[in-house]
Amino acid sequence: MPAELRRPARTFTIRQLCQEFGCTPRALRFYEDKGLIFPERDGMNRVYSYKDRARLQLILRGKRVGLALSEIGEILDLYELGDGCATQNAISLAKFRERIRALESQRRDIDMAVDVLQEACARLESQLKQTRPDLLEQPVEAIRPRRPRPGEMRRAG
Amino acid sequence: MPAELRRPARTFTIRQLCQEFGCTPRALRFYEDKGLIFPERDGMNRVYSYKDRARLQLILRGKRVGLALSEIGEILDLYELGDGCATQNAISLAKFRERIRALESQRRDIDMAVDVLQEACARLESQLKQTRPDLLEQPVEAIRPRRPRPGEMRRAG
DNA sequence: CGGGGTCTTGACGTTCACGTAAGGCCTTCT
DNA sequence: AGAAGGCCTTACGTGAACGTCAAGACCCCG
Repeated sequence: MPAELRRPARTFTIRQLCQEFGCTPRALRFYEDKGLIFPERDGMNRVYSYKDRARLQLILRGKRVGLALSEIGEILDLYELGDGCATQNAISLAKFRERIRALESQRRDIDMAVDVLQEACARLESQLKQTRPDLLEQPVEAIRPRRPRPGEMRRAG
Repeated sequence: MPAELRRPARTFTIRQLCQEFGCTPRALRFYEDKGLIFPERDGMNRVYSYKDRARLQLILRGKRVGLALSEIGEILDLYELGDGCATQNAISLAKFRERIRALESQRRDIDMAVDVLQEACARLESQLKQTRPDLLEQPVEAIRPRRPRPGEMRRAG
């Protein structure tokens, strides 16, 4: 059975995808500009398929782990074309392996960062418990704006 | 007499730190501008201590896991001051907890990204096996030049 | 004493990933 | 009919994190 029949042939508007994934229309159009995604058109309007949705998911996931859009594009291209020029593929393969190593090292960095942050949290907690236990479980906005650090640009808000 | 022998043994020049961590002088000065690091001065020249070096290490590690310099600054401040204003600490605590959750989710993203890449590698491999098996186990530099030598640090980013 | 190398401080330029109008088209609600 | 709302394109703006000169200062060497 063809893949497109196994699923309802559902489509999405740009808003729908944005709401689902928490991004903006501008971002989706930007990804399209960059060739990462290419929805159909109904007249002028973009119409996104499940395939587009899957690509978007990969884009956002890639972004979250620090891949540049151009790198994400390379990965997505692979699933689209599959068989380009062999040298090109060999280069991609080498790049991807490098990427895997980088990601694994990044995971170690994350573990260390979490450790640092958890120790920091422990310090802060024990300190606040002694000085201002009332502030302990407050959400961020309920407390106050922060001080500017030297050299930081001013912002409204 | 070379400059590094005239100085006390436990300090670093800007070059030394840059070489060790694979970053540029401009970056270190930038971090100083932003208040993340504050080396001593020997006349005009910056002199970095072990403490500065440790801070730099945390900065780069934080960058690699996607923290903004401003956020890294907050973490570093905590270890510098320890007990500043209680409100400030409460804000930090809330932010840090948020960050921990984000990092843990990021780790899941990394795992998925690695999976994707590994599947991509498998595809590429099987394809190359049929077309150009000679390119299969080639390291990067055999395909395109310029590889970091073993022991040489790569630049973050 | 000049040359070369390394450091410094500005200040402007760049890349990435969008944000933010401005203005137009099309459909739908009132 | 007219207003509202969603989508479109074009184009300029923005913030982060530096890069890239420019123009000096300092030091050592021959």
